[in-house]
Amino acid sequence: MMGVSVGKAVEGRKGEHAVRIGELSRRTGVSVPTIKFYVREGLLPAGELTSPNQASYGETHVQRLRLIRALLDVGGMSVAAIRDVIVAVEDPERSMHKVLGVTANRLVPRYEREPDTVIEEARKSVAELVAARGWHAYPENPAGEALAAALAALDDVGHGGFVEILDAYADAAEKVARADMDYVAHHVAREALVESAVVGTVLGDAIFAALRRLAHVDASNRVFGGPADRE
Amino acid sequence: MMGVSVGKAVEGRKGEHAVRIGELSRRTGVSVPTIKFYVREGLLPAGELTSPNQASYGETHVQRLRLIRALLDVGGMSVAAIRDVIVAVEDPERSMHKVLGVTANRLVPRYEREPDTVIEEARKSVAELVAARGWHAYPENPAGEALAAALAALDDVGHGGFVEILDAYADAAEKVARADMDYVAHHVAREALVESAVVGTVLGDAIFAALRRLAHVDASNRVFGGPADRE
DNA sequence: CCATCATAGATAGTGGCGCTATCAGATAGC
DNA sequence: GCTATCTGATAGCGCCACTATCTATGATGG
Repeated sequence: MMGVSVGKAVEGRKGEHAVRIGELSRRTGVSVPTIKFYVREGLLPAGELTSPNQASYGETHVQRLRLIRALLDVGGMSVAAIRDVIVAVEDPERSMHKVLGVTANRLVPRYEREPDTVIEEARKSVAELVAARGWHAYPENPAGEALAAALAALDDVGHGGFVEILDAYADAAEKVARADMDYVAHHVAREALVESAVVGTVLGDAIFAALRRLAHVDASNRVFGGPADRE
Repeated sequence: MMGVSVGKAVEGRKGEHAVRIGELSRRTGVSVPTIKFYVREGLLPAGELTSPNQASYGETHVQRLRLIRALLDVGGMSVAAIRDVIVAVEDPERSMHKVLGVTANRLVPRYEREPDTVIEEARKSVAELVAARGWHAYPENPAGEALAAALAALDDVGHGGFVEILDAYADAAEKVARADMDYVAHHVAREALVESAVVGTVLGDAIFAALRRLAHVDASNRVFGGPADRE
């Protein structure tokens, strides 16, 4: 028998299923070496050592691994970006908008482009849009820069006229943002707020993109009359 | 002197500024080795040979390079995905929805997840949504699968309740899709239709994501009252 | 008590991707 | 003729997300 192991004691507290790394791997579908890799990279806290070569992992590890995989696979974030965001989320000094600032900074790809008239025009469009909407946001924040870069890229490719429908996009974005706030207000506990914001920001992009594709298929069918595409 | 070179003759036709690779590089900001790399990879047609070791590049090459950079940098597509899409676009048998099918297939990351109840539930939600909206789209197309995967990921992370606001997202997506069709109808020539659809699909995602972040900053300020984040 | 298995922690290696460097031989343009 | 540039080919690089291997230790079951 050998009596109750130290691991058991750990398992006891607050109903956590404390397990060893192999079981953690089985539960999450993440390989053992990969889990160790995440620990090394600072994405996942180390297991609680119960002896020099045994550690036990709890429910928080399972959740964290799911979070990591969601941000990696669905959100398309890099390991480095996820680390930065997680560090920010865990910072006790975290304020909502500080963490979201980090998230935005790490989520938005940084495009470098030597300043030219195209990007200047795009920035102006963004500033005008933000002003017209009365958005309390500085247009020169990373999202605004990303928007300007995307508009500039569209212009480069010969679709400068796109700005004309930007308002429709902004309407939709406002609507979604309101729904997001609504969801957060009703479903999210204060402590989980920041993490939810991160998850929602990242996965929300993926969800909207997918919905937009579905709506395109429908709209395209209506306009062009072809059968929906099965592949 | 030596008279008009062959290159000049090529330059003459239809007002194209036929140039050599160095100039093409200068105009697009893409390095010469990278241009050669794109040619090797099938993203860019080779220049027109004017002698065994001289080729001239025209306006189409400039445009194509801008397209490639836009899809790569802003759209976040891989070189392989861009190649597949370009091949599809150039296929004379291209039909609108076939090319968009390829685009969707290459744009949407493929998540593998062993079938479980979570993903099954998510698929059901997607099917219900599509049905409720009367969308003429098969829910099991890649976009629908991507949506289900994202919803399942949300569920994994403890946000299964998100489905409740999915309708708001769908409303917004419909709105955007309508605006897209409108833009295409008014601004895009028939020959450019397919390429525009690709560009719009990819860059539209980036634009909407950026707008959503801006709207979040605003909504978050209104709800949480903090100052906008400057970083 | 012993055989077997799992583990921690460390270091090195792998495969894919988007380029980048280098070279030989040929041509452009003065 | 002279130098800068070009084509086409091959090899290499740097980053990234893992993955493999190893040692020393402890867990576990009979």
